[in-house]
Amino acid sequence: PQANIPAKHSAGDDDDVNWNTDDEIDNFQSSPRNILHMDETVAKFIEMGFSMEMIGRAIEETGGENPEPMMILETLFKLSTSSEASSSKSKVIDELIGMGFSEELVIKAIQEHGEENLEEITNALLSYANELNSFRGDGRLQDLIKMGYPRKEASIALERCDAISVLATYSCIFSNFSGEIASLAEVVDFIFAAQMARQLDEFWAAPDEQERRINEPPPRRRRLNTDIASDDELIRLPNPMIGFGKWWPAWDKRTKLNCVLTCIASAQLTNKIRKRLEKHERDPAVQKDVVDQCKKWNLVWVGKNKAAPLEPYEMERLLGFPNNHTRGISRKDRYKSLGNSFQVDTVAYHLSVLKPLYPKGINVLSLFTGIGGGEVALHRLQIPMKLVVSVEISEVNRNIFRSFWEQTNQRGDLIEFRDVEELDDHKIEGLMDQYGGFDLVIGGSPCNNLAGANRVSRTGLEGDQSSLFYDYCRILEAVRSKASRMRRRDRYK
DNA sequence: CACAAGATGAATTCAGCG
DNA sequence: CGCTGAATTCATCTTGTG
Repeated sequence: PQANIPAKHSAGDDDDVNWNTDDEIDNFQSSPRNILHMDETVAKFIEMGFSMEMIGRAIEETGGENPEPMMILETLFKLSTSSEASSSKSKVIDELIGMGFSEELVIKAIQEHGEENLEEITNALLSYANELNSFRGDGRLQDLIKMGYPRKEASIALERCDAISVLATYSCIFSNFSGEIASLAEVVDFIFAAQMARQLDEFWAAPDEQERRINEPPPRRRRLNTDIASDDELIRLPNPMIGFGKWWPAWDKRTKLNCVLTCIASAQLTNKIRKRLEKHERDPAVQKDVVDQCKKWNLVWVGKNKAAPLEPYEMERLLGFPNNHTRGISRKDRYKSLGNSFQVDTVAYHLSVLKPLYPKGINVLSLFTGIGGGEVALHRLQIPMKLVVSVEISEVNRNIFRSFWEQTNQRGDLIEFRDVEELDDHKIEGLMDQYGGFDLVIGGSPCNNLAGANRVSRTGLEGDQSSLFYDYCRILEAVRSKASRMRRRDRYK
């Protein structure tokens, strides 16, 4: 075993995280089962029409490590009737007016679509905006400014939308490849999304900031235009994306990219395509052939007749990693590691439920860590990682993850294992005794023998690598069983 | 040795349709 | 339901090159 076990966190540090054992046990009692339970509760509240922001505040104000749903609901009602918090509906209307739609237009939209259907009202407003103006070409910036957007915000949005706006989900990238100038509706959408992100960001801000926000009048909104390029920015815009030039052939009708794979097309293919297009650009057969190649290899147009594969840094952005997260290893390895990784934003979305539940941080058991997608997501959510036990067989990936850990000045402990098979029940129980248990077990087991592109050994779950799925199950079961024994022990103590 | 390039299909999914 | 056809796929191995 090459486990690298650093010294345990020293007790004397003057940080705001309390490391004493009682606390760890308290945290642990909010076990994964309770998280699931809480998740459902939150979902129910959202169904009832409360905003995430409001629910977060209610959970916080109700207090206690694991408040009863009814108590939270009571706080929610209290909050929603208080004079400070207007109803979510009028809040949205205010927001729409704040976005620059005239009051007249908003009222018109409400009359036409009824008060209830906020989504349709928003859509209607966007189409009004389109009808009222041609909004194409150079006038768009002025139009946006007239609508009330700060100049900088508007020009960033225009720039981003004219490139390609991309929403990435787990390994699949859906993108808007219109290749034309973005319509005003798209740009407004973009700004709206950025504003939503900003609100979410405020909601997920550090606990002390949240407290300040509740007790004091709301601070001035932070502007989008600061620190755009900084690596760890709190306010994250949708990724500035691929598609650098404006050249996009009309016969390439793609509206999305395929799955990010571990191999990419050769530079030779780009040259071949260029040469073919220079000669036979109008030949439908050639066009079809080229589009097929583009689909197969996820090629994007980066210049006239030039279709090229994604660069490693572009994949990093698509997958939600910090810039140059995989720097320092060969191009080939970067593609391989990135092609096998989580989509960070998606993982962060799911893990965000942990944020209000574990203000003091969590202990993570990370299996098949890879380049650390789960940890990057937790870091982005500003959920402190008191402990990460990481299992990753690839040395290249372990190095990448370790540099992330060091570069982000993590204060928790990192314990590395190489192979899941090393991690037997005895080791798991020892770690859980030492650290008070795990709050999160996360990992994606190998897909090699399941992957469609594997022609050689697609042997299913029983395959050499993919069978490690069963080790995941074994470890999860060991953690659960130990956790329930620890709970019993604590109860009778 | 690293690595770029090229060769290597089939299982699975899904929309559309009767 | 089942059928059909099209689209898609967290990849592996050999060979040539430097």
